[in-house]
Amino acid sequence: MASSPLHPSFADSACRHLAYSRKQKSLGLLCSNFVALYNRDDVDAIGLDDAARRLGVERRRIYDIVNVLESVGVLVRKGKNQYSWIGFSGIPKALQDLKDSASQESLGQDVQDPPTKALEEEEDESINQGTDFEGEKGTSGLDSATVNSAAGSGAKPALEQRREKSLGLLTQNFVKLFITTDADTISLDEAAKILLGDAHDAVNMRTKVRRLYDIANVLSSMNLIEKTHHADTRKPAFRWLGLEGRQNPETGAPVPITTFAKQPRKRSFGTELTNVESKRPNFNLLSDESKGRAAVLAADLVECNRMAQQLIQGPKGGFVFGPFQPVAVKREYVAVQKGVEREKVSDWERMAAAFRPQYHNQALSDLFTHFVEAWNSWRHSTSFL
DNA sequence: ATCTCCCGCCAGCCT
DNA sequence: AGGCTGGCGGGAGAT
Repeated sequence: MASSPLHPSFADSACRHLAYSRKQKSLGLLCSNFVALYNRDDVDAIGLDDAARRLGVERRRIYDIVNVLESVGVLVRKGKNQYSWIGFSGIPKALQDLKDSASQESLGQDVQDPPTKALEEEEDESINQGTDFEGEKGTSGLDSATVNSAAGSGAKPALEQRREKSLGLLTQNFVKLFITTDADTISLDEAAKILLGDAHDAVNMRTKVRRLYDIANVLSSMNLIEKTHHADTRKPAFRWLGLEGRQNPETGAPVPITTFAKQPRKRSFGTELTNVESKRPNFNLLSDESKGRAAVLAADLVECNRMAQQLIQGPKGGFVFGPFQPVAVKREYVAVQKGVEREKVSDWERMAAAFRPQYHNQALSDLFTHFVEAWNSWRHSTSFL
């Protein structure tokens, strides 16, 4: 590998990942790989065990992902250990439902205290459907169960208190913050304060912010939000991108997330490969042989993950579709890109001809070979557009 | 030093 | 009883 003309980022990542890197284990990257794995025509049911095994992570992490994705309508829980894939097409309805419920909550804000039990049941159901829950009113039409969750919740039953703090509900209220206010950017501190209502003591704030980081990372990987800074304070904050997604950074062409369709029945690149080493390695405890294996595997995974991420988000954050781009996007995007892309094709071809990473894992080698074949097939098909 | 957020313990629910 | 679910916060990597 050392003598081959490596892509700079690959050489860089391979060198850096002789040690543990938490970036390769982020929820956002895991979410990207999760989407790459299941956003296909032939996917309907998703088993949590299957997802955990194929992505090489513990079940616990899959729960985090699916709870957030369910809140924005991308999938829906069918039963124990089982989810149904809805896809990106489920997002618009989920967002509309959130908007509707927020405005309803605002309208009824001063009327009366709702019957808690009934609301709870309704909320449970809505959580299971990923959208459209109703609740007591709070700031900005937020569900006050979450807003008040840190207040101790008085004599509420344990189960209810637990649900009030769920990642799913927090996700929905976080999203509502964006879609019901005019704020251009919201920092996680601000969000936590709002969502905590009057109960933002230091400990609750810290916990809530931690969860918001988890949520923000997943939503960022879906391009529903993007990380940015407050214009004046330069403090880290998030901006809502929503259904418009981002504009392509080079052409300015909008690439709405709503145009995502399920992937064709092809094996997706960037799947079955996240985070094979599930633990922070304690290198003091590893044998030399294990250290070598871990380093080799990490380097392979780094590159695969990077490319998988690019398939979804693109190197600069904009969408850059490869051979698996959704059909709906294909025509408009390729048409806009055509002129620019033509100029770059020869560069890509040169790079493709020269770039042959030597994966030590046979499955990854197979995957790369598949990717190259798919790329060639895609190039061939787009030459007729 | 502060921000970020992975990780896995373990309580509580479900089957 | 055993498995599933997911809240929670310690603590370590990143900046």
